[in-house]
Amino acid sequence: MDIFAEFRSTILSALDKLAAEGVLPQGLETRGVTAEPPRDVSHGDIASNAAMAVAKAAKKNPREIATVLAAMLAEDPRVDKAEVAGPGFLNLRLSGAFWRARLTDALVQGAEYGKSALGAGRHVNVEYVSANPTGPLHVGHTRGAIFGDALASLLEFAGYKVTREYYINDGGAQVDTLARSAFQRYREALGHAPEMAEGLYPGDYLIPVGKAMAEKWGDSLLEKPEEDWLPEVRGFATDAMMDLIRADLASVGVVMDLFYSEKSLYGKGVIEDAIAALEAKGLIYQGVLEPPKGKKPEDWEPREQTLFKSSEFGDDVDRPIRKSDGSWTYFAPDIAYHFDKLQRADELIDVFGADHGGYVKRMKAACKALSGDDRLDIKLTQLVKLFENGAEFKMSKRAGTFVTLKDVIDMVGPDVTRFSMLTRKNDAPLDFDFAKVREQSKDNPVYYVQYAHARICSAMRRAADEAGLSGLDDASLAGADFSVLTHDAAFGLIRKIAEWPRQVRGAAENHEPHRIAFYLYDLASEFHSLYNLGVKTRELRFIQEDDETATRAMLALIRATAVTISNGLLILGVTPVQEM
RNA sequence: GCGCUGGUAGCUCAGUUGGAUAGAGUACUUGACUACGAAUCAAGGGGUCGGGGGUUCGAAUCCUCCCCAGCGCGCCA
Repeated sequence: MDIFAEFRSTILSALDKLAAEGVLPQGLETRGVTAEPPRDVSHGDIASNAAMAVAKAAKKNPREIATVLAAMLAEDPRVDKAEVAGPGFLNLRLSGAFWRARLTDALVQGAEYGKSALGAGRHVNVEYVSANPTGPLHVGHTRGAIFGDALASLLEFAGYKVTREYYINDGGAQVDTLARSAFQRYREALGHAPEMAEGLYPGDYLIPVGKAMAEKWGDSLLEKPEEDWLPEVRGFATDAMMDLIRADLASVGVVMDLFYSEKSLYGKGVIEDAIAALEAKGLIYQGVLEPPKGKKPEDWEPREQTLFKSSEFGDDVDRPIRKSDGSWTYFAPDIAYHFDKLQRADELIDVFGADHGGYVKRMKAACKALSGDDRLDIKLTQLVKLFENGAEFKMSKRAGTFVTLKDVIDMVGPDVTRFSMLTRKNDAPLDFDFAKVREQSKDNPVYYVQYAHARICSAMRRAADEAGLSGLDDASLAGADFSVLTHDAAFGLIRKIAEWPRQVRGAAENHEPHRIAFYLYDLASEFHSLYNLGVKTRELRFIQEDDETATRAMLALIRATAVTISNGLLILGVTPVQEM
């Protein structure tokens, strides 16, 4: 249970009661009322701004309202003390028994602990990676893949039904380029020198594709004109690239539910239907665009084309749907794709790289025009800068020497990569230093969190093996006598554990998985701190030879910690290791 | 020229949706393992929250104008 949400509703009903009694006016706006853990522990366990939030509308002194609220809340059996502080804060101190009972929540609910009804079974579609199928994934894609995947898991944990989706851009000119590049590797496999013309993809990863083509077709394609082999080679090479990409994704633990092909939209009237839906709303017209500013196009000519009134929905200018020769622009199939997704999900999330930032407004505009609401959220992941011992790692796509996802995973492994990339907001740039991230120590928060989990597992093993205790499963420990847990350090940890459901909710609502990573770090910190106090303070040891009651209470506390760490790490896709 | 995203301690970054004295890590200084894993802990100094103005009980957070950085802005995808 989310104790903060619970106390917020307790406070809200107290306000209602005051309104019913005529102390406060009816129908007060209470949306701004909060119940939060205060920054400073001396302010108690829960702080609320309720009195200040309603004071103005009620035309009363906030401290006066807070005093009345405090008197009401003081009657609540869960509350030890209710005070008014500062300009009108309501500070609650909860009873020790109430706090200790939170351990039961974690132990009984186990892997379910922290799940919420936020999603209420609503269907959310998370589209991420969606890299062009023209080569292996590089570091930039890695961040998007990990972010999107963690976000999807987070939303699942928060009660949504989630579809993880990848949009394959296999309908444009870049897959022709891929086919031509693969064809050169095919010639190479047959003993001819490849001719990598300007603009082709020179990377080595197409060499095996060329070989496979030679096995499949022999030399039969060599003398044919391009238009004869292009369609088949395009399909073959695209499939090969998607196999490569799937393998790359699997190596960081990313598994998609659905790969959606752009090509599949063509020729079936899907695009036409989507555009017709916009046309029915009067949002499609023939017109001429202004020339772009800033960059000076030399061959700019004003031409009439089919435009979508995206500027009516917050975009800067209207966007072309058809080229002047009548064919679709790239925007048209994207509209159709989102039109399709709108029918499949209650909420949509697109995860784009920062280089697609200019695309956000028009895509949101299209969705809003089609659905009439704002159910598309677009998250941009900023660039990843690679370092090795402080020196910048340069990658050049032109030379075909970019750092791939596989390179990164081979060097540092999936757990470290995932956690490191998730300890940053998606919209802040990320510095990724191989030397630092490989270091198995303090500089590396993932080990810090995993170490806490491993330490707990170790203590549990010792309790069973050396102390010879039995009945150490979570269900049995949930029935332990917690009343011996009175020390501040133990309470610090309990409070942190009790915060977990609230953290999940906040992270899920805002689509910010990084909050989970930071929370886990804090939780691990509370745990390590308690552990070290045990070195000097006997009653804080997890295993106390002469006192089974105290031992079982302490074990319950650290098991509740482990359950929470494990739940959090699994959302992030990081292994909760038992030993390290 | 316009748009998007950032600017918080020497460095890397959080900041609970407008709350109380702005926090971690790192680095630096010092201390803690003859019983629970030192990949750990404890203590210390370090700030014009890019700058100015505004909104209000209250601003790192909201509005506005500047400055700096990254990314983007064609019928390319």
